[in-house]
Amino acid sequence: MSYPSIFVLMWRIGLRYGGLMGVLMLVYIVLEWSWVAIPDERSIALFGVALLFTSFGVWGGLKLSKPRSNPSSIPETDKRTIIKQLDLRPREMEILEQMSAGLSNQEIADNLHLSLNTIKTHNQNLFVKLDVKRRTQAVNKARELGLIESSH
Amino acid sequence: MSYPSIFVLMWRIGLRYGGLMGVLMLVYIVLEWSWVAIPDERSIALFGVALLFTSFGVWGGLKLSKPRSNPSSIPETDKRTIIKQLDLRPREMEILEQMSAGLSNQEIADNLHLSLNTIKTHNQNLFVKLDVKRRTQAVNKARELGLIESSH
DNA sequence: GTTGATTTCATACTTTAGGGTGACAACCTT
DNA sequence: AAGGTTGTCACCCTAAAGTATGAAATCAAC
Repeated sequence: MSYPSIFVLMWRIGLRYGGLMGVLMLVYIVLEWSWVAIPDERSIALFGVALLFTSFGVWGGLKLSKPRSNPSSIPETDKRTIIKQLDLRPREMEILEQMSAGLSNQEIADNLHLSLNTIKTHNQNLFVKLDVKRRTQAVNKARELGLIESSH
Repeated sequence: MSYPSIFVLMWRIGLRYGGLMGVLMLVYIVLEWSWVAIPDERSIALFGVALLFTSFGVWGGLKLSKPRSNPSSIPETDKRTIIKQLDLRPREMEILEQMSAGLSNQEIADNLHLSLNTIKTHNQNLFVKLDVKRRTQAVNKARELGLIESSH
């Protein structure tokens, strides 16, 4: 009765947790095999299994949660979504990147072959769209939103 | 006697070959099921216990790993080493933190109950010690050196 | 109680950043 | 051709940031 549900479970979870499931099965089989040899002490075996699989689960949980905290990689899909949500233009993104790199307006203007006034105009629009007051806050916001790579 | 070897096996194999292992185990289970027709209640109970405590262990493991994944915790020893290397004073660190938060000089002065000129003086020393020209660059440098927490 | 390091503040000045407005042009769409 | 979008730039002005220099006040330590 419980076997088909395992099929469904595995199909739902996918191959990602297949390792967990596989090792689980392996341990189960070995346990069953060695357990049959000692048929009388049932409660002890159950307790042992519970303890074993709890610790195994903790290990697996820690293992699974580890790669989740990678710091620098920004999903492109999320980035594009936010850019569209905030209505950020390509030019504004260019300027935002250079601003985040610590460049002055004049330096940005020189790099992009634009006027200083043009940079200022884009900055104003950027500050409004990012809902900030200063360029330092704009850089922080851009980092939080994953619009630019965090150097560190 | 076979318990410790399984742990070593698990550790060695890792999750990489887990998918293969899972499929193999599935095949084994199916074979066993179709051969023996109905497994005894003992194995079902055992498997249930194993599954239950594994999931419990995973839950507990994730719960335990949660406070460990605070956003990019900076080792205190490294931080202090860099501070000493750059000869950064406590006051300068305070100002650097607030500067990194996107505050203006006036706001920093108000927060620390200091004069605006005092903040400017500290800024000058900070820029020299960090070898930067602007506050945006100072913030970037501080992030790279791990002197401040990365918001994102 | 003098020394040295740190912190604080001032004055004067230059540079950069930011706010507000208007305008022109290229481009795409209808 | 008319209208909307995007990008560019200018002018004027205020605010903030940054540079340079000097000088007290505080505090720890010798």
